[in-house]
Amino acid sequence: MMNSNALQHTGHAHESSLAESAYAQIKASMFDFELLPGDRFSETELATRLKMSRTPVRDALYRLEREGYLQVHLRVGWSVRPYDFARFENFYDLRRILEEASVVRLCEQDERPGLDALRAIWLVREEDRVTDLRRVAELDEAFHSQLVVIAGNAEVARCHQEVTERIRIVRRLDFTQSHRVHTTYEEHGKILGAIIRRRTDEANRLLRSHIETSKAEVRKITIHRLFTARPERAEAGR
Amino acid sequence: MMNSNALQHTGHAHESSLAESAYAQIKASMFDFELLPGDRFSETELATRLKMSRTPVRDALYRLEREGYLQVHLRVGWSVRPYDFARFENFYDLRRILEEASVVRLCEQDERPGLDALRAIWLVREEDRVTDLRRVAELDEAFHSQLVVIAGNAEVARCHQEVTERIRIVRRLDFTQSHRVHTTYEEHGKILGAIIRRRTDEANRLLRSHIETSKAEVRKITIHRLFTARPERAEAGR
DNA sequence: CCCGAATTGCTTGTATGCAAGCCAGTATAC
DNA sequence: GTATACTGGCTTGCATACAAGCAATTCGGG
Repeated sequence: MMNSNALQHTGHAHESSLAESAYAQIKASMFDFELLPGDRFSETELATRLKMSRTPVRDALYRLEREGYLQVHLRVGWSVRPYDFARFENFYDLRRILEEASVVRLCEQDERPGLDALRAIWLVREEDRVTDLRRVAELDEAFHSQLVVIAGNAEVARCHQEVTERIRIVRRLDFTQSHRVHTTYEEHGKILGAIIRRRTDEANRLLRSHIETSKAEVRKITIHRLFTARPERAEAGR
Repeated sequence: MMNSNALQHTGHAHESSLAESAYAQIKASMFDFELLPGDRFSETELATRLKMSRTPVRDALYRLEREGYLQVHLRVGWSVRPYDFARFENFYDLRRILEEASVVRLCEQDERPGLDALRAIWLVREEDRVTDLRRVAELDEAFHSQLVVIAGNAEVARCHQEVTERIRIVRRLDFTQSHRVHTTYEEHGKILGAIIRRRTDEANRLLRSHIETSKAEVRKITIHRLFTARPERAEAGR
């Protein structure tokens, strides 16, 4: 008898559950701007669309609510939480705090095997750089995540990961312009170099500036993008 | 027909829900050492004990699982996650990172009205100090939380709050010895003074030392306390 | 006596039924 | 024409029924 779900168990029970699938699909809908801030919907409606019962849908919805994406109103319905730019700025600051602390720890450590992988990606000849926008966006996220991970505090890494997920929706917009690719390579390279030479303050100065740039860039683009995305709502949404 | 639940609605839907109640009760069971690390139980079992159906119990369990308190094994059952001291140390470090960043921000700010309330508690004459152990433990937690809150980044505060909740179970053990009360007053007073005088580095040095002390203290006590608590398991556990 | 395989009980994951309450739309009174 | 009271549909929160699978136990063979 074939298992219709090809996902593998990795120790955690949820990996192949319907609830997990619902969570991923709803989140993807938001990231694809099919679900826009302010959109309202019901559990039954979503369950029908996702071809499952209300139970796993509810699990996913509550999870997304606790993560700050959605709102539930008792006996009224669900809605996508409005974008709050002050909140995104807070997330960017939190991310910076965690990454700066990780840089400090990295500069203090003796053995830093994790740095090699990053060096192999970001400190390469200019002709060996990745140019695909989407791929660079992924690498950018991975760079910052890895910095925290190899610093060695799993709880800091988990917290950072949550923040990363949370701002991913606006962060991707930072890589719609190709000049950002070059900038990213330059800045990541410098940060990495400073860490390797254990220049804590220099690395953190560069990191802070790098994140501030992203923050400012995203703020500009997001406002524009949201206003252009809103009209699509009628045809894409529901 | 009387509603057995006298809680009031405060806008959020969950405040008086059975799921919320289940969450609080299960968490309290762990904090009261009725549920010890390694203990196994089933959803039905808990639902019976809490006098509700499996649905709200499941909501609470999943929430606790995502917060790191519990583990679920597919079609096997639930268990309390074992205490992992490395993890607690990671939490303490994360807490320190967030609080240090908050101190930096506080020292940079012009207007800091939030400091007055803290000053009124911690910078008082020695004869006006609170002596009740339990109350001081609460004040201690509030001191650190408030430091982060008044720094102004709500997301940092939320993250800090989660960490605080997470280590509360071992942190309370820090206040079983009365000499810790005096130390706490002294150290909080000094930290607060340095913040008021905008001595960023000094404040952070003191803060770091303060948290490291707690960490070391708790580590010692926790190990001892856990070994003495375990025998109670037979009578308290079921 | 020991070892292996089938089975049965118990577990979680999912589906569905039911109740309380909000809200829009309608009808009615003025 | 306007304002108000009501009603019915739709919503979530909770309870319960069902399905799939793991694990311990028991039974049978050697």
